[in-house]
Amino acid sequence: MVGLMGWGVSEQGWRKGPWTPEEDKLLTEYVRLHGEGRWSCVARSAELNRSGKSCRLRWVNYLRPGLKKGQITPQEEGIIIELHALWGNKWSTIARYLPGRTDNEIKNYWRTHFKKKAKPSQKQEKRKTQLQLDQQKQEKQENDMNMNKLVSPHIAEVSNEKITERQDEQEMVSMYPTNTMEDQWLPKMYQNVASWSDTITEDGLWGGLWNLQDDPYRMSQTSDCNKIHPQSGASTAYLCGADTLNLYNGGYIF
DNA sequence: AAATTACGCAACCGCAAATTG
DNA sequence: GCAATTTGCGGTTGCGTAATT
Repeated sequence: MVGLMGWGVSEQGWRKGPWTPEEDKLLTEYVRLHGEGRWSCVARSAELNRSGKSCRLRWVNYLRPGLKKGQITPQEEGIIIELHALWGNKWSTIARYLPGRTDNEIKNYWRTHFKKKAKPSQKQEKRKTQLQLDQQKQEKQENDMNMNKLVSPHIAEVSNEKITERQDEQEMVSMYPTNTMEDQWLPKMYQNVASWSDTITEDGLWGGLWNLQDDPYRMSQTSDCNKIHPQSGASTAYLCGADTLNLYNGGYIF
């Protein structure tokens, strides 16, 4: 995507900037053999000359199996809207409900699509308004067809009308509970699905469904250096098995 | 066709929490 | 119990590309 111009090397001597295919290969191979976690160890051992932080980020956001590469679907958008309304900028928490999507991706999506932008010129505004009207028409149709059956009326309302007029994010965040209540305050859409609440546990979110023990990559971890880090195990849940994918259709359980 | 603007995304930074020795 | 280290998260930035003027 980008050359190395303007990036270079950190003070600690770690390489910075865009990853090369060779580096990706090295990291992928290392994780395949030793599993995730212990990123500082990865950085030292894999001859990558990248900081552990950088390795983790690259793996989580780009190389990890099971990541969805395509556009955010209307269904996923609905989930993002609803969950953001509940939890604010808790991107990693929101990402747990969108299999294959990363917090970074969701964060970027929100920023580019929903966050209040600086006031454009009148000319631009006029043009944008027209575009938005067309888009909203189309989205409304799609939403009516695809979502209203599954999602609470609340979501449809938000996605069609409220987003562009949304107040400052901080304001919105303060309207909703965060942290302590986040796992209990599940979106209405989840409540609409029979027995969803039964699958949600206090610390595991969907309990067995998200059980990392089922993850083939984590299962394959053997090296001492790469023993599972309790922290990452608890907070970074994702799916990559075919079985789990069967349960989803754009982020919804059927 | 060239210049400008807007958008999308990858990657970095700083901080806080968790873990380790 | 404490300091050092590691990890994860949220915010921000830099850059390529598409769209518009």
